[in-house]
Amino acid sequence: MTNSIRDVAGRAGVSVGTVSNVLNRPELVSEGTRTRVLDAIAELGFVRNESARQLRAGSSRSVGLVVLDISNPFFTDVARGVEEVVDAAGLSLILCNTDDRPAREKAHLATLAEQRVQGVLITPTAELSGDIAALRDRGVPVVLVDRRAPTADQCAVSTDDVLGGRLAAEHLLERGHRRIAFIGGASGLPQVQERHAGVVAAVEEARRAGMAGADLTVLSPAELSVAGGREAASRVIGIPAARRPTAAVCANDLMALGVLQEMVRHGVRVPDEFAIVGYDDIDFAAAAAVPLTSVSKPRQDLGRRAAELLLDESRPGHVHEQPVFEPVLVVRESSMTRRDPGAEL
Amino acid sequence: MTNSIRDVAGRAGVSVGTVSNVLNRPELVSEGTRTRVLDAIAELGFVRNESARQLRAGSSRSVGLVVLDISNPFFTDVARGVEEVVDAAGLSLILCNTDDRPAREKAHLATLAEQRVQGVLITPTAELSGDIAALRDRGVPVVLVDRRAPTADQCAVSTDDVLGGRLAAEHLLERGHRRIAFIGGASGLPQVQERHAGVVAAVEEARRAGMAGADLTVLSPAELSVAGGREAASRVIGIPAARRPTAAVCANDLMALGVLQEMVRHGVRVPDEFAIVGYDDIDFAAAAAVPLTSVSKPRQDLGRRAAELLLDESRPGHVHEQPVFEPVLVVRESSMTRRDPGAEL
DNA sequence: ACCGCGGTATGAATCGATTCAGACACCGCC
DNA sequence: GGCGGTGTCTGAATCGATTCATACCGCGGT
Repeated sequence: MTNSIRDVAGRAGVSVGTVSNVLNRPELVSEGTRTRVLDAIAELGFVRNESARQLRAGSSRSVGLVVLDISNPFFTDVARGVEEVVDAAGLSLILCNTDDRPAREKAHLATLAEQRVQGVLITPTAELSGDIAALRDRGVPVVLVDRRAPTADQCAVSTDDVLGGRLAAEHLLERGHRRIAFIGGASGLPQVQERHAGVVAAVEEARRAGMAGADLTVLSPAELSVAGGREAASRVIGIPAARRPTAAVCANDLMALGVLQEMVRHGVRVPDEFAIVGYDDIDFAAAAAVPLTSVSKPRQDLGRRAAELLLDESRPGHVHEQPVFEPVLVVRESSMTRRDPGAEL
Repeated sequence: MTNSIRDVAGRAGVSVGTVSNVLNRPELVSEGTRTRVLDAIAELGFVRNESARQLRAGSSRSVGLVVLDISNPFFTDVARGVEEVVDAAGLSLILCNTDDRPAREKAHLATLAEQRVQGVLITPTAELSGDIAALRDRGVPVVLVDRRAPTADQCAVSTDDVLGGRLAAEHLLERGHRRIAFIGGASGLPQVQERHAGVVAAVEEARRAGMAGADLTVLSPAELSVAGGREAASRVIGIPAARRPTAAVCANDLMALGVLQEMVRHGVRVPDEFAIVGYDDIDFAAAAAVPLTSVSKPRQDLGRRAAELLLDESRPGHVHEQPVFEPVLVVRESSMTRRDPGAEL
């Protein structure tokens, strides 16, 4: 059933070394023996045992990708970018999901270490654990994804989330909104904190520039999900009209969709009565029936670049890089308020 | 850097066998030596080499899940179900994406075979390749996911897609629609063909029962994606009003969302002027601003059940099962046409 | 004194692919 | 004839964890 290289050698009448050569450096083997060996392999249905290869070689042919939320299309898009590069390098990808739970992250990292992966791409959970440092100490290349590097001695691929938050808020201010909500506030994730900081900065600058009434409300739903968005929206609706925000910047598109859904459910017209800006620009943002204005980042490129850096880590003259991508605001209908929102409420 | 069990043994002053026992059957080792060994492990930062373990044990601690489209939330939901069961069994999951391309499927199956995975869960590409049969011949358990088994000698977890298609079509017929479109027609995927068959059956029965004008238009976009849905919708819009369908059953929710988006973009009101029923009931269906009526299937349960069957395959008295889940129509706004649709166009 | 026995610990053999020093054949050339 | 070179193939050593037959210790029973 499970044939070894030895069985193949026997059948082809050659030594095990020759079979190995046929598998790995066929140019060293003469045409005749090569076809004899390949025939034997086909006849026996031989499949190389990767564990044995790995044991000898010392490292595997795979890399790990650890994400926060496999249900968020942002991460599957990143994964596609990673996969493209990893595939091209002849490696395979082990995709792990943590749901932002440190215990799961720890378990996954332990497994990946046992598997002797060539490297790990990770969007860490809110609290940056020591496990990642431990991995790096063991000599396993690690590249942070969608997360700024705390120190310069490692690679990280991120986007300028402060800028992203700022772009979103400035857009809403320009369109006449004064009372703005930021939805997703209390998350421990630095990405969210930076988006928040960008929004705060934009609002404060507007105020300093003399814009009257510019004001920010921060809402912190339990989850950064569609359900979380709904929860936050219903809280917004509960605020007395005079103080109620007329627009929201959401920390991701999932929440933005939840907000949109809840607003529509309560008969609040989007964008006329309430404008929404999302973050990530997942495909579903454009596909929403009120297409969502969103802060766009090159999701696949992020994954690709991260994977490239990871592969480069094991090359001799590697220098650590921390590329930061620039987000772009994609304006769609959800923020195209047609009248002065201030006058309306 | 990379410590072996031998280094640990040296440091703790015991034999390699004892270290192995501490790792795998700690109850056989006396308290004193056990803590000595554990201390040595901690001090050296020892991490077990999984390849060596596997080589000796003959099989790995992981299973593969091969899906058609990682971007489709349906599959990530299935994956969550699988992961739950697989995690609980102390195994890890290798997630592979084929994009319905046989070549990629082949490559992934080859890798999984080389890794000696304990089993494979797979939603095969349209053309059922011989690679799966070859895997099973090698003794690797394989369970089909969201796909009926061609023969009774294997496990498969599916839903009754003929029923699903029928439920969707009957619902639209009951609400007064006569000219119905099925979007996603020419796919080679049996799932889609069955949904189609269900729709056809419902329409024909209606006609036989004397319902005048019941009629089906089949549209076959290039992809079963949001873009495919948009493409199909714009073709629907191009049909002269007198013959144009007033409602559509889509082969999955991604396409339904695309249809919805395109209709809204052209000023066609949903559901008043055009009703839409999706399939799969992904979370984004409910979150769409016009919440989508959809044929719901227990996505996580599907994954869970499939994983359970896979694990059971390697147990002695295993009998193959082909559970078929019943889909349920979840009615939301996208099909709640308020007036007689026939009168309108 | 000897036996038997449970509780512990040992270490050589094993899994299968890779690697590399060395064997062998054959060729051309001095 | 002898020598270096090239092309091809061999087979033992190796990677690290697991396993199992074996040995050892101490102790109660006879």
